[in-house]
Amino acid sequence: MKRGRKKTQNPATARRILAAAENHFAAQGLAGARTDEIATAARANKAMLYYYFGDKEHLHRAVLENLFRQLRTLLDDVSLSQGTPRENLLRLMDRYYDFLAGHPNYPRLVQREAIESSHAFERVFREFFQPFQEQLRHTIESGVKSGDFRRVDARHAVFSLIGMTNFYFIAAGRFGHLFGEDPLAPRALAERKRALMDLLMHGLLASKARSR
Amino acid sequence: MKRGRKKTQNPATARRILAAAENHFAAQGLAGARTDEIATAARANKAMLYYYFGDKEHLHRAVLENLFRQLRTLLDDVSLSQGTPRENLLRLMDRYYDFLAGHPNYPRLVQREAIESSHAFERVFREFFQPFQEQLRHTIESGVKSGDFRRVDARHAVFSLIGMTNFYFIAAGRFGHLFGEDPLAPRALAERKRALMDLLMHGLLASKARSR
DNA sequence: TTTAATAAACTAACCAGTTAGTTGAAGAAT
DNA sequence: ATTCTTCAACTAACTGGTTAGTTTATTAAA
Repeated sequence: MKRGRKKTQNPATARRILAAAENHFAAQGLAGARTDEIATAARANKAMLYYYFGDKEHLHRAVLENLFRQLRTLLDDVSLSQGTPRENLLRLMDRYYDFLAGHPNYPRLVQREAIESSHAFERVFREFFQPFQEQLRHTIESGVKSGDFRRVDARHAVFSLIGMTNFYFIAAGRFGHLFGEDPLAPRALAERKRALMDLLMHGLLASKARSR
Repeated sequence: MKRGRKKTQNPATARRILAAAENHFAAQGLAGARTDEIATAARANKAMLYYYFGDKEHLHRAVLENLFRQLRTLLDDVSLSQGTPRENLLRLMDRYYDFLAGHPNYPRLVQREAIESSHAFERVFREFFQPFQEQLRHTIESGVKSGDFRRVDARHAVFSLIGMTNFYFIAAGRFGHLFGEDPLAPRALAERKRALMDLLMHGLLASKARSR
């Protein structure tokens, strides 16, 4: 039995609770998830949930912030100061897609918040989501300026590409059978990424650049 | 025999409840919505909700079926037996987009169900969503065969285009400010449609057809 | 002693669903 | 025509199960 003081700032129990909460909030939402079930799934006592996270809402926020922080770390070291817009956009999208593939709960949680548009997460969104959205927009804008991309409205393009990327992971549970295999299996994920990038790049690239 | 008052076939109260429920379920989800609030918003007694719809879950189902039925009616009379794949796809997407613009609750409700992937709505999805998805797939497949479209995987293309179309309406509440005006105002809606079709068609059309 | 944890019982609020009763209009009987 | 009957539509108040959050008692390690 591993009990007693660990002197850790992030004890195993808290991490187990966070992981279980992520699954339950992604599947059922803040209102639909049951604290008892989260505790059971985390093999922890329900009281521990309140000990570490205060209340249900704070636990939910912690789940989102934890995922946002990971995504931010991945995207922050994508340098956009060199490389062509095309390369930079591909690099950003590649990182983002791989993050979604590794954290399929993320788009479910974020899309839920977007649908709800509750005020509770405005700060979190501003802090984490907007930077990404702006990275994408600036990359596309510079591509339009350089002539690599067609004259598209970068804001709309950003919404389109995030929407099409997220949707596969959101719908995976329900429409997986249409693809004849587990849509989160490596083969299927690679195929999806290829199809996504293909559509996106043909949609964006200017004619002269397209044939490369 | 038949005495007393005749049963009204679509009482105003039931319609008010359905409309209020649509808003509340879209905003808060099945678990998050409160029957008391729905009743109040519908200016009806809570018992009427149970009188007309049985229970919360049946009300929720009625909301979804009501929207699905409307969408189906719109899409069923889109003839795909004539016209080019390009024209047919544009026609389908045009109808779908206009439906979303007129019923912004629809993508919120459907995306919620997709995220949850609960078994409760499998039948409804099979009956209503799959036909649409197949209309799109067949149109794209015939476009690939005829050489109008590039050699894309039609299944993936369908997911991409539904995802990018829905996302704008889902995110409208939260990210509207990025577009500088109400994202559901006519001008903004028209601009979004244009941007969407532009990206989609450039992503799909074969080079020779693109310049038209 | 303090910290991390478990287990189980508790409570207060919340909220889906019920109930018992009312209203009013459309027939039917007188 | 007037009175009686029936029933859909409606209401206010209630009930009871559920669930977020707490407490108490206990164990074990640092």
